[in-house]
Amino acid sequence: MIARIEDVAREAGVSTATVSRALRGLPHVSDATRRSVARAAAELGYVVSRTASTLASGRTLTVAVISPYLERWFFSQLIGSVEAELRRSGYDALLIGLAQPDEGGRGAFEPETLRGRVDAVVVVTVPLTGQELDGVRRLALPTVYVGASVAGAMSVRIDDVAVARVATEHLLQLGHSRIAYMGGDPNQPINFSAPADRRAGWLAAMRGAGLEPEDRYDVPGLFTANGGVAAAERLLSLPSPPTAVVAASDEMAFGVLACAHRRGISVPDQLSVVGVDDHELSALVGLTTVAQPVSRQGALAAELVLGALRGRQSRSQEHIVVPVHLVTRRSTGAPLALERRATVVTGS
Amino acid sequence: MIARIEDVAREAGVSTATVSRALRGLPHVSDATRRSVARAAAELGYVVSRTASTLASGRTLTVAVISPYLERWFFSQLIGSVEAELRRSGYDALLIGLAQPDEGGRGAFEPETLRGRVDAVVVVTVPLTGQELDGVRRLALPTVYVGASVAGAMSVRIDDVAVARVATEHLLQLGHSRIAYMGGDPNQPINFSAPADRRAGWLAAMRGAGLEPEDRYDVPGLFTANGGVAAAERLLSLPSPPTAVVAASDEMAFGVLACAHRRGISVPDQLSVVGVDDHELSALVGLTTVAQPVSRQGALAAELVLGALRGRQSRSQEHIVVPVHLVTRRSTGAPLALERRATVVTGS
DNA sequence: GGCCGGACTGCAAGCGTTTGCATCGGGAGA
DNA sequence: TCTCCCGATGCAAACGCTTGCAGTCCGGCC
Repeated sequence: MIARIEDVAREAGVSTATVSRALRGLPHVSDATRRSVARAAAELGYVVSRTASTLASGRTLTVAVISPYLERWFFSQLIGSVEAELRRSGYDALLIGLAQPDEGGRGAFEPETLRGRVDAVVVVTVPLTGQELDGVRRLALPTVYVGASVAGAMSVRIDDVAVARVATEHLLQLGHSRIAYMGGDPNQPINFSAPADRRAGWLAAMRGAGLEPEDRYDVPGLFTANGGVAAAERLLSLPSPPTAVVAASDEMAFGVLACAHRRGISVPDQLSVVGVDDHELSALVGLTTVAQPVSRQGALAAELVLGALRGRQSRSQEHIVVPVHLVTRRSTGAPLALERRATVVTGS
Repeated sequence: MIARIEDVAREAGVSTATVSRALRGLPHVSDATRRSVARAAAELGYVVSRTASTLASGRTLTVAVISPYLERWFFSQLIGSVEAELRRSGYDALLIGLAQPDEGGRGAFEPETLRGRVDAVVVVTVPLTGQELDGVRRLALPTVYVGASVAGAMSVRIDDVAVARVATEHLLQLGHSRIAYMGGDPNQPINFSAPADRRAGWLAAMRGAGLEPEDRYDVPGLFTANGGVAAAERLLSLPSPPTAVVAASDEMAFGVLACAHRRGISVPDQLSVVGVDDHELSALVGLTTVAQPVSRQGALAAELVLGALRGRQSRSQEHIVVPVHLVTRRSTGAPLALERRATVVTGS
């Protein structure tokens, strides 16, 4: 029914070997032959069987993209740009979602199942277990981690410590001292370092200013808007609530803003909020945030694996750290008390 | 280096045929044999080569998921749930992104390239050309369209006409008459019917109330927040601006809210806004919206293809329409003028 | 006790390409 | 004119499984 390479060979009056070479643009095929093969193939509507081609050559033209939470903003943006970049070079993306929303944890990921099915792997900030990391490494494929750097593999990420430090220092400069941090689930696997790093950045900035934040100023927001609301409720119910909060993602920050609004707490007068990401909606709601180039990171990740694929040798020492920058909007300002004092001083 | 089925066969002292049957749980294998094969396989760390298996059997255990805009909320939610559902049944998702952000249009999608690589296809509200639709049909694989119904294939969607009608009628009941509609790009390919259907629903509701909206009340918001801002600017700059707007997606509605806020127009007193989707953030910002079960549709789509895959016969007549419902929040209310009058009436 | 039917198991032919190696011509250099 | 060499082709062996068909072995039944 559907044309095979043999049909094309017969039609063009050559061998299958020649058809294969002609269609792939390999050398050692005369122009005349190449043309007649091309015509025969077009006539028969021949499309090479990727499966057979893969089996024979070992090449798959496919890259595995492993990610949790395809639904969250950061991840969907990233995957979108990775996929687009791969497609541009003729590669397909095999999507591997690792979240298991209904269960507490997630099913074990078996890297072995990828063997022979993909030419390279992109891992997007997944909290992989050590065993899983080993499995990925054992595949011996070009691998790039996004959002974390892993020894022996390429990576592209931001400086998560700096991200939170920048956000915190912005608040410190505005005169805040009661600054809370909202991060991820405290009992995440250790290999997922972004939340921990950001927390460290916050802590470092606070201590750098001679401040030791109380434990209750460190709350988990689960990296979701609703988680942000819940965590904000806790913060704002404290006997001495913070005057500012650093949220490790804009989505959590949205939750904080909503919670403040609901409670009639004015932003930024009574509460300053800064997020991380520069979500599409952040500009709209006036959220101050530490912007990171999400799509760019995805494109870079794709370029890294594609480069390794072309070069045939994975330069595993490529560790790209892309810059971030503070975007000041109307969700941050001097704390009310300080502002009053400042006015007095200026007036004198 | 890596174990093949032959190695397992030798280790277990049986033929490759028996190993194949034993490992896949097929009948006609004694328990003892099955056990010894399992042990041999485990010992050697054997993992079946999907490629070889596919070539020999014709089964791929992979489903193509075709979608534009992986980055947008609706699509990422949907893809996430489709992928999760497929994975649960042991199928992988091959992601095919169709957007070509930098170009005006997008590259032609060549369905033929999927032949032999996937067992089924899920198409997510893609504006496919007639040619592409034919190509997909010619694959003769179980196919389900999400967000549109196509003859000869399964589908799951909402009633887009009703969606907009519900939203519009809600506003009419509140007393609005100057109701605008914000939809998609007017020069989209015709096969992408959701925007057109929603527009039709709005128009039908208006006419049902004896109103004929002026042309300038029908604006394109591109289904993005920023597009919503721009479109809202236009609406609110009109000599007689609308008192309410139906946005065909929550993301556009967010843009409208932001624009109103920026202009100091109070919501809902001076402007009512209703969206479609029930985006994660809609509850937070108090957006009235017509909620659709996005993840549910994804899961249903996956179930449909999986069912067809199991039943071996694609019941192409499955057309599921999932219900939607209005969620009233604080972005809609009676128009100010009417409210005044109402107060007077009550007072008299 | 021979025959039959079932339950297991093995044989070997695919599945559709790719690719190392052999082959075949023909032009160039001697 | 005879080698030599090189480009263009063909041959056929992988690649690693699945599966129809055939064979083997037993127990049970007549």
